[in-house]
Amino acid sequence: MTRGRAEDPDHVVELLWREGAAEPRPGLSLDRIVRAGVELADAEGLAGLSMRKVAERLGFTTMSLYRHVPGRDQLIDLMCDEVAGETAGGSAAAGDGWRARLEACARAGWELRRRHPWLAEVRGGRHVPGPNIIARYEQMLSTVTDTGLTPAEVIAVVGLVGRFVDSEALLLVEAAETERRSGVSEEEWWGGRDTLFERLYGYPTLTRLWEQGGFDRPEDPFEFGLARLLDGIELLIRQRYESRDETGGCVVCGAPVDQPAAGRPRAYCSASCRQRAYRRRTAGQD
Amino acid sequence: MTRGRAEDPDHVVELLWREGAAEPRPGLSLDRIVRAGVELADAEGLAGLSMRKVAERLGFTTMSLYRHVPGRDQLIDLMCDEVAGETAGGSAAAGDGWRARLEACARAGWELRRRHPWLAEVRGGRHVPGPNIIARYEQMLSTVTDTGLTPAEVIAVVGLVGRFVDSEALLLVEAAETERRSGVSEEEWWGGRDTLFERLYGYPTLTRLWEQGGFDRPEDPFEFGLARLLDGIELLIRQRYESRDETGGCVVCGAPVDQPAAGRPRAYCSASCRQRAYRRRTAGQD
DNA sequence: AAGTTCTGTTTATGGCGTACACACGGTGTA
DNA sequence: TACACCGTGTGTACGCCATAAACAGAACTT
Repeated sequence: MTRGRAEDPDHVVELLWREGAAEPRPGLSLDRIVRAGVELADAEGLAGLSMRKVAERLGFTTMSLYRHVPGRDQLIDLMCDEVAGETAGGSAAAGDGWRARLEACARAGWELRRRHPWLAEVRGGRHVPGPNIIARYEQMLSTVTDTGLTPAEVIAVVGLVGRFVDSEALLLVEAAETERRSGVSEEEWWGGRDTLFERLYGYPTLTRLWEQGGFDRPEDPFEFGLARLLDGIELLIRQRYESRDETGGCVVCGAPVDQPAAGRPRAYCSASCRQRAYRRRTAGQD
Repeated sequence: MTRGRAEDPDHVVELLWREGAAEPRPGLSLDRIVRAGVELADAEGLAGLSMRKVAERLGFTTMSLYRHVPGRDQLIDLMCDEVAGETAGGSAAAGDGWRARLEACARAGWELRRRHPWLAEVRGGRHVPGPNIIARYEQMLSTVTDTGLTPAEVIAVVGLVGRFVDSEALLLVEAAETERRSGVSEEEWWGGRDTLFERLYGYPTLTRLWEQGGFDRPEDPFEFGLARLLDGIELLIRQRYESRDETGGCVVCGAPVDQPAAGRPRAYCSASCRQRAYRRRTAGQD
């Protein structure tokens, strides 16, 4: 079952889709390992996730894990997809506009990261996405496909919002993790940095903001950032909508149009795009 | 010189400000170690930065470093401040509006991270900021203090933009690092993931975007995100500006005003805020 | 019944940060 | 001048990590 070695991403694909899934038997299994990994990371963060500790938690030796999982990185991939399947995703109804739907997706991602903070800590490129992660991505993409944005813009919007959620979650995770390890709260620690604060005078803006209490009653970084981000995206969508008939490109996907439709008010690159525009208009979505 | 042990952040403060700086002598020195660390991280990423390798590069034993630096984490703090001093910061003139100035800061941060990709990889809370980092922060804050935003909003805006830059830089770093280590380019790797792509049919939005070439000609994530972010911030600033006379709070900092200035069109919480508003109007900045 | 495969264990390698005891040279004091 | 001290660099050692390789027993196949 583990013939493909750690080097082989195709093997991870098989594991993610649970191919060759044996019915539950006593002893180790992929699911048990993944679940133990999730529990451990929930409790101790991604840095605390070691093969030793996962094995210990299950009552087996370290190396026994390698019979079911190629390695630590792949275990993390599996854990990500595991927890991505926990809730369906957004909580916005289909009738809502793109903004409500995209915001719901962002909040769903935020919730997920509050349940499993280590998600935001996952680093490194080339993670093989599993079915649950793909489903979430698909859903997020679908929130903004009917907005007049080009395909590349749709992808960019979803990536931007996704990385924003990750970035803000990471902020909290790192604070919490440091607090857990050191036993000293964030405020206590900064409160003790007198020798540092001494040096901050002479920076006029910083001290003025400090004196005005800007650091005492901060904005919620997630709420604040999400609002700004959605506003920025809304502006783009409005621009695309207002200039929808003037551009030379396809009204739907922005791709160049072979024969610029002279006289005709709207230009499509393909029949499928024309169809989509029609459906969009008749569905009456924003 | 290293009496304060690794536990003591005040010691790091002293090191960051180079207190007790001996004149250059042969042998090891804090500066030499920090510079070697920067070179190493530039070449091999933050994961490749080990005390052993830094020492090796300098021709000393590993433990010799600990005579000058409390530990690896603190070395990283020192490295961050070192490179933060490389360029003054933004390249926008003082006469420009907030948007040009904030954008220049963001681009300066982006440039810095392109020169030193490991900056984006630095993780963990409670990093003691050094003089150069504080100077950059001060400058970034000053770009949006004269916009009518509340102090908390100013701080939130700067944090948001800062984390955005980090997040986008991290995206590139991780791709480049994986490519460097594996010897396989991003495109080649994804190109070989046939068994994964097979499973993507059935996700209609995803496949449509794929067929429309959205993944082939992607938006530049940094440029795209920066534009959206600044647009969103601009909207907030406009809102604050338009409602500047209606709110009960201070026009400048938003803090509550003791005696709501009845009849008077503008309310200030303090003389300094009134003064700032005056200067702002006469300076004619946006 | 014999062979093969699947599963878990044992042992070992090489990397990491860093605690601790030590060695050596220069400097200040008796 | 002698001696103690301190700043600086070294050598050894510990405990953690991922994982390669060889092995042992059970289960299933033929």
